[in-house]
Amino acid sequence: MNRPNSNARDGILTAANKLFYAEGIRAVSLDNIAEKAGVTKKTVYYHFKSKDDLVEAYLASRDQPNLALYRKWFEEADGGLPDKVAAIFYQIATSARHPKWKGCGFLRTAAELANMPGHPAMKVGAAHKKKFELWLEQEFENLGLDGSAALSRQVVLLLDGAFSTILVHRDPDYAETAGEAARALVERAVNSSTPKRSGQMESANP
Amino acid sequence: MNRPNSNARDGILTAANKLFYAEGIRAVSLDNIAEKAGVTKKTVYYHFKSKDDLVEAYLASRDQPNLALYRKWFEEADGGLPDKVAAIFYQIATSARHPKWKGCGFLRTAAELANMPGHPAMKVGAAHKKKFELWLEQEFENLGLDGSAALSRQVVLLLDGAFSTILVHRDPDYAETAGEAARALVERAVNSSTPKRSGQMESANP
DNA sequence: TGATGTATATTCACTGGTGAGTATACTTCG
DNA sequence: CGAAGTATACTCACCAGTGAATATACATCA
Repeated sequence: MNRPNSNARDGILTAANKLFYAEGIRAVSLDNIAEKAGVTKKTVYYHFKSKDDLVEAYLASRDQPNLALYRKWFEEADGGLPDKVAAIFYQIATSARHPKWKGCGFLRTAAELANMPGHPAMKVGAAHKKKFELWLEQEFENLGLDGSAALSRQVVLLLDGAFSTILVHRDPDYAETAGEAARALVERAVNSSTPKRSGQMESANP
Repeated sequence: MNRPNSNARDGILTAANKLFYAEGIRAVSLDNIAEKAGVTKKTVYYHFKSKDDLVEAYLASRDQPNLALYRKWFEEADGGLPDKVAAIFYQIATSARHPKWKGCGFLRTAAELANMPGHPAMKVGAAHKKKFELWLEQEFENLGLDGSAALSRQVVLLLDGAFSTILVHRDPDYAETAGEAARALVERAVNSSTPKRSGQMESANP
């Protein structure tokens, strides 16, 4: 119970992570978090100036780890670009089969705080999603694809769609369908991009 | 079933609709709803047995109207199948530009109640999304497309992705990107399908 | 060395307010 | 009358945030 050596702030953030993700923002009180962290509420308020502040810190703490995971899945996947993109979706399907999976914390927080567009956590969430989009765009760009930005956005849309749809139906298979859609869109972009080694007689564009 | 078709009940449901959609489920109290409806909380409890019951009624009341809207957008759109599908997305982009737009109520409710998978409102939400998916699948099927089910799911994923992503970035343009992705996927399915014989309304001329 | 000051970190007990839900009584109309 | 519908006024739990006090660590200086 008493852990004099533990860093209280980290403990609070860890507890907040688990509870906010598992139950939702407004469903969790700072009393809940304090209890789970083994501190009093006042200690929570010592380290975070308000609940909103803690919510922001919660999302911020997930930003880099989540992005790193996506990158890892992409980089470690076998095959060409379409396969690597599809791999992200297949990994999400796997994650979603775990009983504690409850969708994307960023998306769920955005949905819950939709009435507070200026909330600091909303900005963190938007920035996170944008980073993912730009990273993917850069990957496409590096391979010389045309329309990298639009393609990246399409993949992002499928990804967020997968998160949402899986949550609604509790059916991770949707991630695989989304992965196949993403694969098709990437393949299409690869095939229609500037010359690679095309055996087709593509006409120059008007 | 009972038919409590009183004025008060409708007023309460209307108020619940506005408030739940605008602010979120847990952010709105029955006191808020009662006040907005111009009745006392006890009257709310006379017509709805609990807050959960009212949340369920809120989503149920949006089921048919929303589906009708999607159908209308689809049916009234010019062009071939890909255009009709894309039209839904363009209409969503337009809706999303209204300042009071706050995403898809079904999705946001699912996100907020993700910790209560058995909640009656969750079932209503899942059923609603499934109806849309099956309607679209049937439209594809009617045109003799192969893989209608998978294609319908892909479009659904893009649609829910658009709702989510627009909400995160407050940028309705994502709906247009999603629409183009959907168009591409539908075109691909049309082109790869076994020759269909049904003369459809798609014009032969670009 | 030891006394004292100061910033960090934490607790207990509390406030003002709101939440879901209820007990009871009043009203209106068939 | 009596049932449907509404109102007043309540309970009890919880919640975000606070006040005052305390404990610990470490520095400064007499």
